[in-house]
Amino acid sequence: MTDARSNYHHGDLRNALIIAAAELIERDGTLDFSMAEAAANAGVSAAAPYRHFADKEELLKAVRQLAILGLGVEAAKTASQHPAGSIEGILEMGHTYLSYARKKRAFFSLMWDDRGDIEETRENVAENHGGFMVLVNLLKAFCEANGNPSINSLQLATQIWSMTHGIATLEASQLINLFDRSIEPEALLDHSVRTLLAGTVGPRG
Amino acid sequence: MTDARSNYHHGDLRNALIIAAAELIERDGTLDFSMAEAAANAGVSAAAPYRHFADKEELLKAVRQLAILGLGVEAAKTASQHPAGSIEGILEMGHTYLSYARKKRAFFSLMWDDRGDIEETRENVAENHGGFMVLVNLLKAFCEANGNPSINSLQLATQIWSMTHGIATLEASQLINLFDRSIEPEALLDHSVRTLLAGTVGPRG
DNA sequence: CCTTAATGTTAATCTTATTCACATTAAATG
DNA sequence: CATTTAATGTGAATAAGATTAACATTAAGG
Repeated sequence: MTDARSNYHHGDLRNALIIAAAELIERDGTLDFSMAEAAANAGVSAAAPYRHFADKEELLKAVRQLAILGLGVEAAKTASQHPAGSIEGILEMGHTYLSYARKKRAFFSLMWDDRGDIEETRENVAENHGGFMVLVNLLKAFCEANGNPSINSLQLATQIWSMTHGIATLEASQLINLFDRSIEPEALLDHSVRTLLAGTVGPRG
Repeated sequence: MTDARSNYHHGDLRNALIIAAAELIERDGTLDFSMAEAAANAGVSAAAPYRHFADKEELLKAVRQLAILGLGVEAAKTASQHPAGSIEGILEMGHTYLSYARKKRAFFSLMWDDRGDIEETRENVAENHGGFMVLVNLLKAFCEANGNPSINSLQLATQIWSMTHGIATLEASQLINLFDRSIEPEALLDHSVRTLLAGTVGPRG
């Protein structure tokens, strides 16, 4: 761990801080970690972070990036485990999303937190939200496999994402089964997605 | 405004603080108001709030309650403007939701913010989330009107709520039309809801 | 009246973010 | 290689804001 460099200059403080922040967020399940503690965990003084991030929000933004990427990776992994054109792959994407929201509670909420301005360029968008594109491709394949290749898969993906995201966030707020304790997120989502696909792409669902 | 009471005792500080906090939240579009400013706006010292709320989170909880009630009221108003059993009423409920999310940005996010523990009792739930029950009733009427009264309208309502909530929150995060700029939240929601109803309740949609 | 609980007040405390002036080092340059 | 310079750290303020403590005022009831 202690590399050849002197101790005064960290060498990769920016990333060390991102990781430290991520760990604190995971540990406490909150975004209220202190800059000082993150700095300490990265082995530097409390003022050091400001050489790399204008303020706490910027550090959070970097962690957010990480979280979004992380979800994208899981999504890609899930997609790769199912045959193209199958509905199972699509449904599993949703399960992966719900699972991520549960396992990385604080990360998940950070992702959608007041993203302030945010000027995402075209390229930026694609590489950041790779998970979305993975879904789009699954849907394209599904539509083609069902003889309906002309469907707007971006719109379809957005609809499915909304359903999934809605369930994930309502579950996080402990509201998904507020009135009906028997409701199970995954089953509910599957049902919604199947119905949407059946009604949009064709009777096969 | 200056009532008969002496000036030392406010008379209704608790509510005054809730309102002051709500105003600051609306004004700044953020939950980061200071207790001191809320207190000042209510005409008392910075320490006074602690006679009524254990901490800032408790004050926020009270404002959250207000916001949820507010949405419920709008939902009820919308529902009352449409004939029972019509799909229009159901669709309009969604529009009301999206509109509220836009007009009361900070309130809306506060509503789902880390609600911590939250121990909602049966009664509590019903009176708090009245908007949900309004939707359930609209759906019941719709199912009956379409000759399908045995459908689980709690589940159906949860599905529609999820779709709506998902779109509202993704829009708030500026993600709803990240890839396809032409997507319009209301239209997207209408389409999802219509498809779900058609596929669940019957061909009429 | 007199007591007491409730509700306010002012003056600390404490925690954190953030900035400032100075120190140290890596890198580039002659 | 010696020197200059920009980058990156440090410790010591500064400031904002939440929360608490000790004391003041008042409403209400016996």
